[in-house]
Amino acid sequence: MASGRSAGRVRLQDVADLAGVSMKTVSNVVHDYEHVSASMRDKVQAAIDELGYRPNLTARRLATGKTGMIALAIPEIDQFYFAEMARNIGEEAGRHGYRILVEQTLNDVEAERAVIRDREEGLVDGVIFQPARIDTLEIARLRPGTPLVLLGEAARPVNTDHVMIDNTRAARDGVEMLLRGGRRRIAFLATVRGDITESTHLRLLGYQEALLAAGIGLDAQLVLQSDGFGLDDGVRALSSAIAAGVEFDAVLCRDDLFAMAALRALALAGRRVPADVSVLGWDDTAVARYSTPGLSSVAPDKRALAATAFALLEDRMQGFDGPGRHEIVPHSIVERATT
Amino acid sequence: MASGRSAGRVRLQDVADLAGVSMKTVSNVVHDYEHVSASMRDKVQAAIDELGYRPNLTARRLATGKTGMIALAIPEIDQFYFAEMARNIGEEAGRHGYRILVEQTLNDVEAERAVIRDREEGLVDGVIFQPARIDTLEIARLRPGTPLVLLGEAARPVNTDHVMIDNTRAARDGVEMLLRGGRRRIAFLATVRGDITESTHLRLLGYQEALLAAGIGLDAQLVLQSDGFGLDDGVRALSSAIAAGVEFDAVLCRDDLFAMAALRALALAGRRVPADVSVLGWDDTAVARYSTPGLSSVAPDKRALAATAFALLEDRMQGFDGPGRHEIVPHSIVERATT
DNA sequence: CTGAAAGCGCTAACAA
DNA sequence: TTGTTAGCGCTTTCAG
Repeated sequence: MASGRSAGRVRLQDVADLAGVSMKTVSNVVHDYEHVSASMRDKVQAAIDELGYRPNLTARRLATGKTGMIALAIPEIDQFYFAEMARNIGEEAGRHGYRILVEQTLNDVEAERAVIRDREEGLVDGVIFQPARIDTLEIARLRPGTPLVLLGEAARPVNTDHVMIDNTRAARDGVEMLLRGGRRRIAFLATVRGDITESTHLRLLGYQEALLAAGIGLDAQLVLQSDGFGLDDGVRALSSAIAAGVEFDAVLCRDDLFAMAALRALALAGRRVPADVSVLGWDDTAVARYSTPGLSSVAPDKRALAATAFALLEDRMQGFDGPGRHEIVPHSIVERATT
Repeated sequence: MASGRSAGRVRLQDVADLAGVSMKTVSNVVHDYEHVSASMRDKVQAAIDELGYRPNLTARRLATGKTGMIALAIPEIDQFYFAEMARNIGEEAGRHGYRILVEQTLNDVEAERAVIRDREEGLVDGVIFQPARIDTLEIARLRPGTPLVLLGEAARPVNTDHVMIDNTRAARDGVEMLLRGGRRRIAFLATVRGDITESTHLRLLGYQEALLAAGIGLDAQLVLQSDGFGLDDGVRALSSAIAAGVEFDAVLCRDDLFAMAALRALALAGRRVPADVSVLGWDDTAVARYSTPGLSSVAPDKRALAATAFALLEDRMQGFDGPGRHEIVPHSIVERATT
């Protein structure tokens, strides 16, 4: 194994030379093309092995015009929900022969614009994007040159494919479950100052609809507002409501993180869960399964989300050029120990 | 905006034609080359804008031989620790002008081999890889053609760069902290059947060293074994120890997930944390911060891990060809409410 | 069944 | 300061 030549620099032509055949023939065996005589195949394979030849994927991409890769642009990969979506989408893509390039926008407006504009040009065949800072109108204006599908709510109908759950309906389902459990004073934790996404509003709407439908008046005191997205922000929001004497026997949370915050605030205040207060999270991430008590949570069907997003994207990548489609995937409520 | 031409298919040559200049000139303005007359620059920029030209990154890569991308190969992106490492490495890489391609091996031997062999050939300039199923000897044998650095322990010195924390020392530190807190019967949760990685053994070693150094005899009953890596496996391991009458006043866990399992098993058994039993997790992932009570955890310096791994890799990508280097990064113990 | 040669779109000498 | 042109390594007609 006297490897004098530097690894990775062996080209198709080198193999062809050594085997005494043309590039086309080598290419044929590399691709397992069937009409190649056994002897030819062996000879070429021997040359490939001897040289340790590995096709240069970049060159292949340029020649074929296909990258076999899709970008997944999300705010932060280390947030449970996004990490789980990344896994699901990665697996779904893998099943269809694609790989994913994870692009973190880190909640930066410019990073999000770049995703739409040109960041991935020629690098990927399509992009799946969950925006957090730019709205659908701007996305439409930027008109990416690459097939695109959006994850998450769309503030208004736009001419871009997107897939989401029915946030309003899911919130209503959650509140109804709480009501069935005998709860009457249900708090919503929380709207976040500076959150421009539509989901919270849709969830808040569902929360209100369910209450009204049950003949329970709305109490503005029960809609908590937080100063940020962090655990401490959530703890603070709920703790100060408690300190202010706001009465409640359940908390519907905007995400599992805030549900963890609720659990903490409740523990600090000496309230028992679920005896005194029920807690319902949102997203059904791993933390809901791992916490004690196990956290009940509104569960978007993440696999359906991934599969649908990929399917829409694949249509586009194969040339579909119709108007933007709008898909709703199922959700459910996973009951554990906090309700 | 009558876009007759299909988006994304505008080439450098098209811009050159429209502007009435050569490709080189267009290239110059695209790259902000300084010696370009203002008028020329304006003319070209106008053509670029009119056509909506965006460089094809794949072609650029082929021409330059640089991809500006590194692969991060990890078992599962939705495990807290890996998600956090992905974020850190992504940010570190970003600061140096690189992007990362996350490759999930999903604990599959073949997937891991592929990473080393040819999966990324020509796609990335380097690879950062945390193996879970193949050992360093095999990695050495496969001799990747792309610069590589390993994350995590190395069973024996091999000729590949790698970076890790001192697992034995960290375990010792953890146990010593528990001892200082007055604990004497410290359980280790847990070794996992079928786990081939070295870390658990190193940690177990540190655990034993600390006990011995404190003049406390080892009790084999306190070293628990689990049937798998999941939460339930951990709960079961600890619960059956409790059921078997094993006495302990602290639990050192192999990771935060098992610490969450410990919290659950302890709650089921009616043991209070930390009054009756202290729990110390490992990895200091987000779940440690979010759980109630807040989980104390052994904290590898993930940023240092990311920065060091990247630095080693960058050396290699720039041609360094010396023997494998072995870097140890700091760890600490974050005390929260469970100790 | 195998070979020759023209690209894929961009970069970077080298010229002018 | 700007233009010409030969690659980068692979795919893919089109011949033979």
